[in-house]
This record gives sequence, C-alpha cells and structure tokens, in this order.
Amino acid sequence: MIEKRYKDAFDRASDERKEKILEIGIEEFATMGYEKANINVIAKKAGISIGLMYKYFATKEDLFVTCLQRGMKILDDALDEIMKSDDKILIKAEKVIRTTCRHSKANANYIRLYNEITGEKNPVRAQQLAEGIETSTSTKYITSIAQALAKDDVRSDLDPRMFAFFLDNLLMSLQFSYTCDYYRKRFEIYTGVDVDEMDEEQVVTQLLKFIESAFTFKK
Amino acid sequence: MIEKRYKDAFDRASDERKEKILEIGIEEFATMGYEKANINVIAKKAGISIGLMYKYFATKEDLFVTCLQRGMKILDDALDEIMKSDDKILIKAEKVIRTTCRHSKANANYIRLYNEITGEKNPVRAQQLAEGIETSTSTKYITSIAQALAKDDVRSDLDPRMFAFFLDNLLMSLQFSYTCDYYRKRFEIYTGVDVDEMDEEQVVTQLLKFIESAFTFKK
Amino acid sequence: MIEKRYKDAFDRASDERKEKILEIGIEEFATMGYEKANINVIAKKAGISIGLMYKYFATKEDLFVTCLQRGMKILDDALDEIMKSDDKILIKAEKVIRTTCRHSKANANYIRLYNEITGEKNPVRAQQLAEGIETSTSTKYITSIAQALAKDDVRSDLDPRMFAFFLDNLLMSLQFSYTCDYYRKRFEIYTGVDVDEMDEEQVVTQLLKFIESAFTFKK
Amino acid sequence: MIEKRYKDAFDRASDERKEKILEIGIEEFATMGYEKANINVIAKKAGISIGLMYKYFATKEDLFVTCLQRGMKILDDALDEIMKSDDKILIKAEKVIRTTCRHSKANANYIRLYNEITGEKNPVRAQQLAEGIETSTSTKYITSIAQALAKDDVRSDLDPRMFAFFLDNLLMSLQFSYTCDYYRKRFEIYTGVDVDEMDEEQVVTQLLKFIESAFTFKK
DNA sequence: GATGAATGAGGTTTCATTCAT
DNA sequence: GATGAATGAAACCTCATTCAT
Repeated sequence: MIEKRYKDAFDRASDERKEKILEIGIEEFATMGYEKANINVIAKKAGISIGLMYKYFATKEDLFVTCLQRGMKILDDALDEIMKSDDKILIKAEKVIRTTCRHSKANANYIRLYNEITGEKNPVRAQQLAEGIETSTSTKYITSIAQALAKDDVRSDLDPRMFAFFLDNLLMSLQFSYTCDYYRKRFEIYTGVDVDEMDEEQVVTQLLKFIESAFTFKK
Repeated sequence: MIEKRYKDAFDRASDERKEKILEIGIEEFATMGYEKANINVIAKKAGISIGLMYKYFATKEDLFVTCLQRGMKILDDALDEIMKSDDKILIKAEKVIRTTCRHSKANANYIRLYNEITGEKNPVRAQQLAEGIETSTSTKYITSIAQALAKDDVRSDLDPRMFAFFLDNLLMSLQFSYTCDYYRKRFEIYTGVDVDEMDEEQVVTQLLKFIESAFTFKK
Repeated sequence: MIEKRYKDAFDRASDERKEKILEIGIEEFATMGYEKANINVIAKKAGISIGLMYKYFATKEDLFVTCLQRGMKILDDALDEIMKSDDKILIKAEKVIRTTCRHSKANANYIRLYNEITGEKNPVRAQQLAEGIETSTSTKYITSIAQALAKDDVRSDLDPRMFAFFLDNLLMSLQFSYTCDYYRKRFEIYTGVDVDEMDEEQVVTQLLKFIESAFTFKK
Repeated sequence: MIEKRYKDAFDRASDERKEKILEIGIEEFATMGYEKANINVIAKKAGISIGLMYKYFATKEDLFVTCLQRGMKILDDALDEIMKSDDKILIKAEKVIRTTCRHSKANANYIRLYNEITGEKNPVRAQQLAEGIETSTSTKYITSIAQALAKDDVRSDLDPRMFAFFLDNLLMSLQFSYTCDYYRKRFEIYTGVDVDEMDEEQVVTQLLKFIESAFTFKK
C-alpha cells in the first residue's frame, strides 16, 4: 500500500479537513459499498464542494483507495505493536485474537472497507490491493512463526507460510463476523448467539483451543 | 433458501432455457458483481428479450437470488454426500477439505456468487441470505461434530458450534482463495505459490494438521 | 356513441363473457385511469387470454371505448326514463337531481370512466367522444326545456340551450363529487361534510333552490 | 398548496430559466397530460440537460406540482383582486364570470393543468391536491357569500357553503369549456356555437340570469 | 376459437466527472 | 484555492401488441 492515490493539493489541505474527508469517506463506503456510495454526497457531508473533491482525488476509486489506506494503516499499527514484542508465540496469538475482537468493534468501518475490497472483481485492481494490504500483515505473521519454529516453539511439520495463512483466515473471518451484516448473521447461526452478546473471553479461549495443536502438538 | 424468487412463467420455460439463463446469469453476476451486472446483457447473452426476462423474474435482485440458489444447491448437495456417511470425523474432515478444493475449481462462479453476498450491505437482505444459505451447512457441521463428541472422537472442551464455526471459516476462506481475485492474490502472498500451481494434497495435509488438535488433543 | 369499437368475434362470445370483460375493464379503467390500466391485467382478471382479448378488441383504446359505451348506455337509459314522462319541468328537474345522486353512488365506476374522458388530450378523439356521449343527453335536456318554454313554464329570457348547458354542468359536477377522489375532497372543502355523510335530501333541496329562478322567475 | 416541491438549486437558477422551465413544463403537461408528458422532452425544450432537471426537481411529479402551483397562483391572484373589493355580491359575481372567461382564454394551459388533476386516481394525492388548490378559492367564495347574507343581499334559505359550491361548479365547468378539448366540443353540442365564436357577453348575461334567484329571490 | 410466450421501444432516474468563474 | 452548475450515458423496468401453435 505504498503508492499514493491523492493529488498534491490534498497534502496541502488542513489536517482537520483531510481527517474529515477520509472519515466521512470511510463511513460512506463502509455503509453503502463502493458502487452505491455517492461521491457528491461524500463531498457535501464533508463540507467541501464536489469541485474541490476532484482537486484532491482524480477519481472515485482514488478516494476509496485513500480511505482504505488510512483504515488499513490503523489496523496495521495495532498489529505491529503486538508482533514486535518478545512474547512467546502462544502469548502473541492470544493477544492478536483479543486485539482483533476489540479492534473490530472499535473500528468496524475500517473492517467493512476491507471486506469491500475482498469482493473486487477487476483482477488487476484486486492484485494491487492485495499486495498493498496483505504483504505487511503476512510478513509479520510468517516471520513470527518462522522465529518460533527456530526456537522449536511450534510443531515442525507445519509449513510456516501455510500456518500463517490459516491463522489469518480465522482472524479475518472473525473480524468480518464482528462487523459485516452477512457474517454477523452467520456467526449467530453457527454459535446461536448474536456477536454483540457473545462473551469475548469465550471467543478467545475457544479459538485458542482450536488452533492449539499447531503450536504445541508434537509427534 | 426456501422461497422461490422467480415467476411461474420461468417454471414453464424449457429446461434448456432455464439452464441457459441461470448459467449466463451466474457467469455475469460472478464476474461483474451484482451492481455492475447488466440485466439487458444477460438477456441478450441468454438469447431472450429483456421483456421475457422480466416475465421470468420480477427484478434484477430476484434473478440474482435465483442464480445464487442454484449455485448453493449444487454445493450443498456435494456436502450432503460426504456428511451423511458413517466415516469417522477426521475422515469426513479430510473429505470435506478435498471436496472443497475440487469444487472450488470446478464451480468457481458459484463460489464467486457466494462471495458476492458476503458483502451485502442491506442488513435485512444480509440476514435473509445468511439464513437461507448458512443454516443448512452449519446444521450439518454441528450435527456431525456433536455426534463425534458423543463418541468421544473429539476433544470435549470445545464447544461444537464454535468448532463448526472455526472449521467453516477455514473452508470458506479456502473456497474464496481458489476463486476470487483478491483472495487468490492473498493466497499467493502468504504461501508464495499461485493457487493453481499449488499441490492440492499439500493444502489438504497442512490444513488437516492445523486443525488436528481440535479432533485429537486430549488433556 | 354509434360506432362499434369491437371486432365481430366479441359479438359471438357468450353474454357472460362479454359481461365479465366489460365489467372488469370498467373497474380497471375507472380505478387506474386509461394510461395506467394494463390490458394484460384486465384479460387475466376477466379470465381470458391476452390473445383472445386482441381477437375481441383491436387496441387498448377500443376496449376502453367499448367499456365506456356500456357505462354511458346505462346512465342514458335512466335519464330517458325520467325525461319521457309528462311531469312539469320543475318535477323533472327534481327527479333528475335525485336520480343523479343515486346513480352516482350505485354506478360510481361509470361516472369515473366519464370523468376519465373529460381529460382527453387528443382533439380528434375528444370531439368524437363528446359527440358520442353528450349529444343524446343534451338533446333530451334541450327538448324538455324548449317544451316547457312553449308552455311558459320557464322564464322566457333564458336561452334553452344555455339553460341546458348550465344545468348539466351542475349535474356533472355533482356526479364527479360523488365518485372521483379530487372532486370528493373538493366537495368536503366547500360543504364541510364528506359526500358519503351528506344527507341527499339536503343536496337536492339546495340545488333546486339554487336554480329556481331559471324555472320560475318572471320579470 | 404551501409546501415547495422543488430543490434549492431551482431557487438559485436565473429567473429567466425558472420561467422557461415552468412555462415549457406547463405547456407539455397541459397538452400531453401527466402520464404522456416526457421529462426528457421538457428538459430539451427548456434548453437544459436532463441531469440538471433532476437537480431542480426530484421527480416528474414534483416538476408537475411546481408547474401546477405556478398556474394556480396566477389564477388565484386574479380572483383575489375581485373578491377583496367592496362591490355588492351581484357585481362581484358578474366580474368573476367575466374574468373567468378572459382568463380561461389567456391562460388556457393553466386551466388544462387544473383539469388534469381533477382526474387524479391516487386518493392520497387527490386529497392533497384538492386541499392545496380548492381551500383558498372556496374560502373566498364562502366568505363573500356569508357577508352578503349578513347584509341580506342574498336569499336566506340557501346554505352559503352549498351556494359557493354550486357557483364554483358553474365557473369551473365554464373554464374547462374554454380550454379542454372534450369540454369545448360539449359546449358546442349544447349551445350550437364553438366557444371561440361565442359572444362573451352572451355567456355572462345568461349565466347571471341562471343564478339570479340565488341572489335576489325572496320568499 | 383460444392461448400465452415473446418482443423491444421508450420512460424515469442516477451519478461520476468537467469546467467556467 | 474553491465553487457548484451542468452534463449525458447508461441502467432498470413496463406494457401494448404480435404470432405461432
């Protein structure tokens, strides 16, 4: 997620304004979806003219990607905090799960934006987005697991990249279950409990048990 | 997914035509997404007039849901086959994973339709869709796991519904990784290999190991 | 209203079927208006196929006109009954007013059809319709008044045709006030009473008084 | 007829443009009728794009109502002028009739719009329209008559509201007879003269005589 | 006589983007 | 820098009418 997708003029805008535009944009894209979100409406809600919006962003897509980048950065920073600690991998895992639950509730719209792009139909855009978003996260997971593997903290017959992949699948699904309408209902159908009523501790404990063997099982 | 979303006239159409319309519809919705899919284009590709299309389906949404129902039925039938066997749960799991891989390749568009609805933003529709689609699958998983639990084939400190939920999260993520552009790239970023080049056996083995403790771990 | 606007096949249909088609047609045109009425819906409600409908009527307009003719004939017959009596003109007037009130309630849909055509925008069609419908009624009024004039029952400085015109204006407005949504509300705004709650006798009395001078005033 | 049915953007348009749009709109709705009038055509004739039309009016119906309001205001203002004078009621009546004739010729399209809504089939809309349009006129008539009644200028056994109602029925019918195709032909059938050839004085005189007793008759 | 599947032109409405001021 | 009026392509949906059976 390196490439900037806004025009120089956006840099020159006041922080307050930048903040507002992205906040409103995230809100709108998250609740309406990319296609149904209306850039004129976003401009109006953000208190700027549509003309100025186009001085800041060349296209609707650019605005969307910039909103997305902002959301992803916040999630990534949180993950960073956890992953750079010296905790044992099992402790890290617990922290990550717990943080995932909390963040999903606190930053629901960022997760919804993320969910939005997982449905991207244009192959080129999908690839670019995936590269920008997944590379950083995956690297952190893979590195952590590889380190644990070196320390013999993890069963040795598991491929660390596959391990990271499965782990992130579970976390991603959990995020969506906290934030996206379809996934929320699905969570309720499976567990019998609305996700907002669900005891967070229960989720953390159960998920940890579920993946326990990957960390501790020795042949 | 009980209620029919097509008009009686559609029942009276030839099987060949029904087939064609749904096939084209699935293709179009899967590749374009719901919003960008164009009913007039679907009608033209299916070789019927737009007027007739509306004799068959009252709205674009009805056509979409009918396409979806068809796709889901096929996936559900396949799952049924596996789940009603007497195999031990670990064998079932292996079969399900393997079938998931195969089906995802063979029926990519059905999975893409499924992916499409996971992004549904309208809460009411999202709930209806989730109920229609997830109930059947979840019931099968939960039942199988509960039976295994009764036979002591599974660690007893795991909630069967949570277990089923985590399991399905992994399978669902796998399906999308085989079929949806964003998830495919993500798969490659994590594993280092394009999903089409990936040895299916490797995926099955690694995923089985990942979830092994859930099935075998005893305190 | 001489010209027949249906095909020969309609004549050959059973009376029951003819009845049904016109009844449903009148109902539909009266409640939906000409433009929004749907000929396919009329056919379905009447229990015949749309194909057969077009065997009976060449166009939607022809069906409408045939429905209209039927409605007008019934109203005209009732008027005939009154006008051919030997009553004094003032008695006739009272009878006509009273009959107008009753008929408007009993045959609301016929009146609504009549109201529908008073808005006809095509000059040629408007003329044809007016000729077909108004000629018969106007002749009756004018003749009656002329006879009364000859007998000196009516003030002599009034033109009988103008007299008839004004009289019919009042009766027509009354009909619409009993049957058409806009006119009904207008009636309530003027009189303060919903037309269904209004005492019929009150209407008859007041209207008779209103036009009294035309009949009795002598210079 | 209080609530505004246009968007703020319409207020900001130049007077010339507002004028043009409403003028063209009135013309189009008056000659084609609501259903057959085409917004795209109106926009084109008014020299603006269809997109801008929808910046001014949210729906076709809103455009129609705004056109209607404009037409009604002009008619209402004219009536105001007459009614607020101190003339005796018989003089007022004469003036109103004469003005009605003139206005109907000069502002035929306004009257045609009015005629259009008297056929409204949707009960809720019909009521709203009637309230917006008839309340003001009826109040003026009823007040004037009640005042005359107090001054004993009018026969006392007539209900002023009924009186006003009958009076307006005659005037309304006259308006339509000058402007709407069906009513014009009907006028000719009754009087034997095309309304454009008819001497206005003759109409005024005859109508005054017709209603004379209401004003002058004493038991 | 009777059916109803089939057509397709045409209408309303949306919204990303441009550009003159 | 900032505005917001203006554009117009494109999408969904309706329905009178035809015609093969």
